[in-house]
Amino acid sequence: MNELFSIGEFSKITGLTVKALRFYHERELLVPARVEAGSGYRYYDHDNVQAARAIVALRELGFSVAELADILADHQDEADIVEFLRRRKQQLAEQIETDRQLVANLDRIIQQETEAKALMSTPQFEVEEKQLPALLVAGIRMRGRYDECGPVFGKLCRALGRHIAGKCMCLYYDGEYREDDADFEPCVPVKRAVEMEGVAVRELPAGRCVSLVHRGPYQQLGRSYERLLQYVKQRGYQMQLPTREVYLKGPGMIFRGNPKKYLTEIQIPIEDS
Amino acid sequence: MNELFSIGEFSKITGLTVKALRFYHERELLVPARVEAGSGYRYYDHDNVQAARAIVALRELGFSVAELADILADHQDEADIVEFLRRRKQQLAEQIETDRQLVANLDRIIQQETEAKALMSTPQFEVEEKQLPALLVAGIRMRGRYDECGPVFGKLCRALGRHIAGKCMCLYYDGEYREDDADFEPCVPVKRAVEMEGVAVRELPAGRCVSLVHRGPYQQLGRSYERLLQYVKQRGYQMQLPTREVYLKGPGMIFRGNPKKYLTEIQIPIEDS
DNA sequence: CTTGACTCTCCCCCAACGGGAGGTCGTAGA
DNA sequence: TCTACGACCTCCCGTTGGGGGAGAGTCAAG
Repeated sequence: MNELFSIGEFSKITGLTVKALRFYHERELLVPARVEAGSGYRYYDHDNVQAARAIVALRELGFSVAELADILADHQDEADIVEFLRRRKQQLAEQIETDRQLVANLDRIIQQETEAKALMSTPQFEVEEKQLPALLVAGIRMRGRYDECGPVFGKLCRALGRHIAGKCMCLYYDGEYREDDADFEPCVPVKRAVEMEGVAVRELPAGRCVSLVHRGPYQQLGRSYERLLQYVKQRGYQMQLPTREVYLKGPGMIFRGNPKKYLTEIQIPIEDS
Repeated sequence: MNELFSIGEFSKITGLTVKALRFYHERELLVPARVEAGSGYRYYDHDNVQAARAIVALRELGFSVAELADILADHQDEADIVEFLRRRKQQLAEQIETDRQLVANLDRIIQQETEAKALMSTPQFEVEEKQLPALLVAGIRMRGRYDECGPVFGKLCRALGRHIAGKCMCLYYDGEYREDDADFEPCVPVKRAVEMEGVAVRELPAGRCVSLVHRGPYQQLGRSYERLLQYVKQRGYQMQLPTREVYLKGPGMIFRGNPKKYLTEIQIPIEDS
């Protein structure tokens, strides 16, 4: 009835390591029933076994040792610790939410790179005509130099988070190239309308366009625009604004990457005929 | 073009603390462009800014500093690190899964205690007749002493995990009290059939029963059985096997609790008439 | 009495920094 | 000119929950 266990035996009974037991003793979380004066040997009894069971259970639920001390100090029934359990559940729920966000971000990057990889093997891109579906986007319209849109994408992505439903793109409202006072709108496709100050959500209309994928740094986009505009002119199409650039592969979330490998799809809407 | 930033300026630019920057330097993760020989002052350049952006992004994704060293050592494009990203995603998915399990466990305990608390305010329990719905349970039938069922519930709960759909219960196949060689089956309601060796899943039939909630330690269950059986006899009902005990509140997942507060519902099935 | 298994205390180690002590340097104000 | 202040440096200790190991003492069996 009154038998005592050495620390090794107790370790096997409870599944806790000897090191952990000594640690819990030091923290006064699980104090052996008897400590021999001369040798310092620890001896544990059946009450210790019960306490150890509680400790194991609570640790598996993710409570810290400090919290355990709080909890075990003056509670011996689960009814008394419901508040602790609720708080812990709340913590876990938050943890899960942030982890899910991270997974979503990782997924976006992985998918982006996978698609870009598939495109990279294309030897040379040609002008295409295609039908664009309607697209819900969140954007920030601005005036300035084209290269000012970089940080704006950062802001958009961070602000929209899990609502993002496609690749970053930019709308251009000038019919021509402008150095300093361009009128454009960095934006990103979203699943649903999102309220956010400074960010406008609306639907880009469906319609036909001519499209060309440009490979290389943004400074050389002019050449691809030239090819596209020539094509539009030859066919007698009527170009419409805003034109779009879709950044299939550009400076990423993580690295700036190699500009020679950037892929940008230029889309010039044309009148349906 | 070639401007350098002191560690304080660089800290503001990148959002990393001065302490963190010194730490990354020590780990050779982010080495300043120049370190003044005399004073040891660190000076950072634009390449350092790019590298810091990558570090911030990867740290936000939850990579450890050691992993960062690996990743940054020989990759400068997101396409190169897709494998790392995939592994990280896998880790996160596992983390989310275990956290969800914990939340489910917490939920079970909280709900259990909430229901028990409501019952605890009942002054005195009376014999009731009621209709039991059919119930899918997973159980382990065994022979031995009644108190051997305790650890079996532990096993069941751990094995079944998130499939559990109700409170622990025990079926008794003997028509009478047995000391040593009882035939009984600890079991637990489940949502769906689960394959597991040693565990049998089946449906308990619906039917009428007489029921009494017993308050107090299990040693005193006999008194409540007596009341119930007397009731059955008085009404001339025909008792059927197995009888059931539902552990509304007993030794919990965490604490053994106070046996005087245990609540156990005894259910004795009777023939439909 | 010896041997081997156990146990003790004490110290260092992990990650990713944060806090603070104590020293150096340059500048600005009294 | 003196002093205060701000920015920077290195070095050391703290955090969590123990793990690993050294060196010494203890227990039980042969």
